[in-house]
Amino acid sequence: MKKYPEYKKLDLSQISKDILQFWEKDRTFEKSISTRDENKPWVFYEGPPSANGMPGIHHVMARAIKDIFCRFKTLQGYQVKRKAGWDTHGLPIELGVEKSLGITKEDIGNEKSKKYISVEDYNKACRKEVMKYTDKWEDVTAKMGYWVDMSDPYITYENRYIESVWWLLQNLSKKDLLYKGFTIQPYSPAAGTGLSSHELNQPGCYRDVKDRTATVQFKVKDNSKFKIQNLDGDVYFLAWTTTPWTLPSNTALAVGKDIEYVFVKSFNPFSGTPQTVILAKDLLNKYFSEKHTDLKFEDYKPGDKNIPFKIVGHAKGSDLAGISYEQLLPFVQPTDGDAFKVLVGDFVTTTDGTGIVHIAPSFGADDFRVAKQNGFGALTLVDKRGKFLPEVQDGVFLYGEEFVKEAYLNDVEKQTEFEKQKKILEANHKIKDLKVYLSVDERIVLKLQEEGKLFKKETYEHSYPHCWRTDKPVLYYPLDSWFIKSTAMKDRMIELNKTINWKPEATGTGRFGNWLENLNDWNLSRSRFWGIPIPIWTSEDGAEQIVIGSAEELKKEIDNAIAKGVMQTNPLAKFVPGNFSKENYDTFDLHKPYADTIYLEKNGKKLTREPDLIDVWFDSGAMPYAQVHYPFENKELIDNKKYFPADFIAEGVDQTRGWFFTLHAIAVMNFDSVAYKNVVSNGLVLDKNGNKMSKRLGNAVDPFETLEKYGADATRWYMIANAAPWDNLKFDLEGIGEVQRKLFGTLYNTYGFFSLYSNVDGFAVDEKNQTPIENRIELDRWIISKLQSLVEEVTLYYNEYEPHRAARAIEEFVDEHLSNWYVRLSRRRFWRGEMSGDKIAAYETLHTCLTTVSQLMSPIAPFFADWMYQNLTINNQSVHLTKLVEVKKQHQDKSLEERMELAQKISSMVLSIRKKENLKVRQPLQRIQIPILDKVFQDKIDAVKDLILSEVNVKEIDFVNESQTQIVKNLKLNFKTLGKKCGQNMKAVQAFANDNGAKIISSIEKTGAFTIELNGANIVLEVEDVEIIPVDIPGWKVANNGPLTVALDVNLSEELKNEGLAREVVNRIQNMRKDAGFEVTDKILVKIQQNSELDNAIKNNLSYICSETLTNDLQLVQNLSAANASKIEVDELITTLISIEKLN
RNA sequence: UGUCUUAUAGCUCAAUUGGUGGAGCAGCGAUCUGAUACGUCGAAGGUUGUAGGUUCAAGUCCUGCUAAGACAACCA
Repeated sequence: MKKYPEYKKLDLSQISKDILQFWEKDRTFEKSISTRDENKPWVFYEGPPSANGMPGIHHVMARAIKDIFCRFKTLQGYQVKRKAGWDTHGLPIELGVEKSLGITKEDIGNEKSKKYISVEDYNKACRKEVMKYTDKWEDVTAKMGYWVDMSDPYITYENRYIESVWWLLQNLSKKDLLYKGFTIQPYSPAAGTGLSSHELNQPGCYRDVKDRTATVQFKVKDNSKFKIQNLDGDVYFLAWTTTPWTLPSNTALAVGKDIEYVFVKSFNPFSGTPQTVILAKDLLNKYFSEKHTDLKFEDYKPGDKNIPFKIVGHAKGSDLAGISYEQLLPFVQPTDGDAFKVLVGDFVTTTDGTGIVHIAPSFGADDFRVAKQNGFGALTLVDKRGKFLPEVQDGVFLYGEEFVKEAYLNDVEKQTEFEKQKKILEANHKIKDLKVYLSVDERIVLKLQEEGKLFKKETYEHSYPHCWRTDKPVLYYPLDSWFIKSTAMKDRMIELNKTINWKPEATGTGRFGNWLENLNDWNLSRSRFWGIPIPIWTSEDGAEQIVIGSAEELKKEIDNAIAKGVMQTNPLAKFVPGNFSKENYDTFDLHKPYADTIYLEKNGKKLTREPDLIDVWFDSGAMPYAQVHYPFENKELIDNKKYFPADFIAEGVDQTRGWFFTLHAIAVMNFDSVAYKNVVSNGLVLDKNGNKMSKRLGNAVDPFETLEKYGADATRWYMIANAAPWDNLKFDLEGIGEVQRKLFGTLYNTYGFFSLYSNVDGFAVDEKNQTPIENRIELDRWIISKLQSLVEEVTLYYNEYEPHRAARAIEEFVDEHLSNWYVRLSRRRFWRGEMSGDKIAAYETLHTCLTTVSQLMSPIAPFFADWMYQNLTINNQSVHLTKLVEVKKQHQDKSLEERMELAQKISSMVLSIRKKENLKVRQPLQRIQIPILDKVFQDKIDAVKDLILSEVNVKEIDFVNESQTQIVKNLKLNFKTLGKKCGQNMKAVQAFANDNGAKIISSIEKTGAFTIELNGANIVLEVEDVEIIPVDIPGWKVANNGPLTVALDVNLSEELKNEGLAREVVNRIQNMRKDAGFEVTDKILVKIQQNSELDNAIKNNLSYICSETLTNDLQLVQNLSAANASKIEVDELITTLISIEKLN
C-alpha cells in the first residue's frame, strides 16, 4: 500500500532542486517531446538572446511566458519542439569587446595605431565575447524550469546559419527586392564613420550648442501666379535654418499642406528695399512686431529699426506647392531631378522658424525623403572630411575646402584661417577690424546679407548630437547602403498581419500596424566588423555583380576567379559541397576580414565584395529557416509547412519593430506567408517603484538569488499572476513571499492534510475504482463541480494566451473553495470514525482536486506541480507527461454552485452578527431567521441548511415571510432595463422611486407592476426593472449583503450555555493534547477538578466531550494537584484544573 | 517630435454591450484553529491622473492636458 510522503515544512527552493534532478535523470523534457505525436506539431520559435550579457530577472519573466504555453500545449497532446538559439552579432558585442580590450574602432585594422589589433584578432575576440555568459544562461534556464533544447542551439555566427541567410538574400535579389542606394545617416567626419542611433544615444552625446541661424529670403520667379495686386518689389519665401552651411546645397522649400500663409508687404531690414515676403500666419508676429501694425509706409527710411508691414494676401500651403524660386547660392547646379520649387512636407510645423523649411536633401533625413518622393535632385557640396567642395568658392567670403563646422578645426588651423579672413574681408571693406575667426555659417550669413537675401540673423541654442569618440558634432550625410525593397511588399505585409493573433491586440493593429503603414525600405548595411558580410561582389564600374547564395556557389566562383587570375588560392578548398557536417563547415570562415580577401570575376572584370555587413536584425529574422539550415537541409520542413510558420512566439514589446518585424518581413517577402500565427509581446519588468531596473541604479534584481531564495515556482507564479503579460510588472520581492504563503503554503497544507490522514487510515486512492460522483455527498459534488468549472476556465485562458487569468482562477479555487470551504467543512469526515463510504469519497474527492490542480498549474509552477502530482500518484510519472483532463460536463452543477455560494454568504453574515454581539462561535445558538420572498430561494437555502448550521454553530433555520413577521424592504432600480424604457425621464423616475419605495414594492409584489405618470407619459415598472431586498426584521439582530438578509436569535438558554461551556472544555483539552505532543490517534484519560459552575455542563455533554477528544475515561475529581494538572480558564469567570494522560 | 501603452484605496490588481466602483496585501482593532506562515469579523481608506465633451447614465466612449514607459526620430 502506498504511503503518501509527509513533510515537515514547505521548502520551495528544495522542491525545485529535487524535481530538477528528477527531470534530468528521467529525461522528462525529452520524453515530453518523444511521447507526443509528431503529426500533431505545435511550432514554437525561440527568439535568440545574446549571451554576452548576464541574464536578468526580466528574462525569467519573458521565458516563463514562453514556457507556459509550450508546456500547456504539450499537456494538450501536441508535440512542441523548442530549439534554443544565440544571437551573436551586433554592436553591443563590439562595444563589449572594445571595453574589455580597452580599444576603440580606430585601433581596429589600423596598423598606425598604438593599440593596433587586426580585424582577424578582433573578430576572434568577438566570437569569444559573445558566448561569455553561456553557462550563466544555461544555469538560469535550468533553475527557472524553462524547457528549451540547449544541446543543439542555432548560433548566428556559424557558417551554416550564415549560408541560409545568404540564400535568403540571394532569393530577395532574384525577386528584384535588393538595391543599392543611399540614406542620410549620422556621420562623424572626424572619425570617418557612420554612427548608429545606439551610439548617438550614449550619455552625453546630445549637447546644447549655440549656432548662428539665419532667416533667408528665396526669391519667387514669377509673381503673376499669385493674383495679388500691387506687389511692390520682389516676392520672397522666408525660411529659417540652424545650419547655414547647408544653404548652398538647397534644392527645395517645404510647406505644410494645411498651414495658412500670408503675404506681407514690407522692407528688407538690412537694405531697406521694398519687398513682399511669405511666411506662416501663426508666425507673423515673430518677425513683424504687432506694435508696428500702424506704421505708415511713407514714413519709412532705410535703416529705421521699426519697419511698417501690411498683409496683402493669403494662401494655404497646398496653394504654394509647385512654385519656382531662384537658387539662393548658385555655386553648383543639380544634375538630376527637379529643383528649386516649393513642395509639401508632412513634417512642417509652425512651432518655430517661418513655417517654410529649407530643404537640403543630402543633409537631412526628412529633406531626403521628401525630395525623393517629389522627384527632386540633391546637391552634396560637402565631402566626407566635412569640407566644402572646391566649387563652393567666393572671392571674398572664401569657403572652398573649408571645414563646414568650426569644431572640426584645431587651434593652429583656426589661426591660419583667421589671418586669411582678416586680410581679405578688410581689403574688401566688409569688416573694419576682424578680431576673431568667423565660422562658415557666419560668413555665409554675411554674404546673404550683402546680397539682400537675409531677413534676420540670431544665435540659437539647441541640442545637437556629437560623436561619442571624437566629441565633435556629427553631420547628417548621405552614405551608400544596401536596401531591401520592403515597400514593394508593404500591402501584402499589412494583409498578412491581419491574420496574426496579437496579444495584446493593440500592439498588432497600433504599433505594428502603423509601422507597416509607414514602412520604409529596409536599410541592410552596417559599416562594422563583426557580423554577416553582405554576399554581393561588384565590379569597380558597377556594371557586373554577383550575389552569392551558398558556400558551394562561392567555392565555384572563386575557382573561376583563380582560373581568370584574380585570385591565387581558394579559402574554401577544403570545403566539400553536399557535406553538411559542422566539421566541413568549420574549414573556412565567412566573416571579415576573410570575406574581403575574396575577389570574383565576371565578364573579364574583377569583382570586389561590398564592404558592409548586414543588419543583425536580419540574422534573427532569418532564424525560422537558418536554424534548420534551409534550403540546404530540412527543405521539406519549411516548404511543406511542417516547421513553419510558428504557432507561437513571445518576446518583449520592444521587439515590435525588431524581431517581430524582421520575422514578418522576411517571411512575407520570401515565402508569402506569416512567420507566426500567435504572438505575445510582454511588458517590461520594473522595480517596485516603477523605475527601470539598471545596474547603475542598483535596483536590478538578481535572478539567481531570487530563484534560490523563493524557488522558481513562486517567482514565476508571482510574475504571471500579478500583471497581464503585456503590462509592465512592478517587481517586488515581497509579492513573491505573498504568493509563497498564500498559494503554495495553502496547497502544501492541503496536501499535508490529505497525506496525514490517509496514511493514518492506511488508505490509498484506487484510481480505477472510485466512488461514483453521484453517490457522493453534496459538498463533494460541489467541489467537483467547481473543479470542472475551473478546468474549463483555465483551459480557455491558456488557449487565449491570458496566463494571468488562469493563475488567478487557480488561486481563487485553491484558497477560497478548496481550502477554506471544502476542507474546512470536511475535516470531521477525515478524522473521525472508521473507514466508511463517505470517508473514502472524501479522500477521493480531495485527491482528484489536488491532482487536477497540479495539472492545471503545472505550466506556471512546473516544479511544485510535479512534486505534488508525483506525491499523489503511484507510478512516479511526471505531471508534464500527462494528458490534460477534460471538462466533465456531467459533473458540473451550476445550481449547486449557486446554492453553495449562498451558504458561504449566509455563514459569513451570521459570523459577522456573532462578532458584533460578541458571541463566540463555540457558543451554540438556537436559530437564525431568513426572510424569504420566493419559494425557489427558500429551496436553495434549504438544501445547504446543514452546512450553514454546523459552520456557524446554530441549531435551526427558520424561513419567514410577510405573513409571519414584519420585514423591512428596500427597492433597488435596475438601470439597465429601465434606462432603455425611460430614456430622458430616468432621473425623474429615480427621484420618484426614492420617495415612494414602499408604494412601488407593494404594488409590484401584488400585481407585478407599478405605473408612474410623468409629463403625461406612463412608465410601467415591472418585476425585471426592480430588485426588492429585505433589509431588516424589527427586533432581531440582522445583517445584509446584497439581496440576502439574515437574522440571528441571540438568546441563550441554560442548555445552550452548558453546551458552549462543554465546547470550551473540548477546546482546552485539545490544546493540552497538542502541547503534550500526543498523536492525533492517542486515546486519553482526563481528570477535571470539580467546579459547580461547570459540572452540569460536563455531565450533560459527556459523550460529546469524550468523542471529540478521544477520551476513554473522563473523571470529575474533588482535588487535582496543581503539579500534575494545568490551570484552565474556561471562560472569564470559571477556572478549573485539568490533567490528561495518554492511555496505551 | 511622432506612434503606441499605462494612470482606479498606502501597495498589487478587479469591475460583461456605458447601468451607479470590489478583492488581496500592508496598517489598526477583535477572533478562530487537532491541516495552517491559513482563515474569519470589524472599522478605516476613493472627486477613478487632470480639464472638457457625448449620454437619462461615463472608471468604461471622444478631445485636450499632465506624468511614466516602449519604440521610432531629433530635424528647419
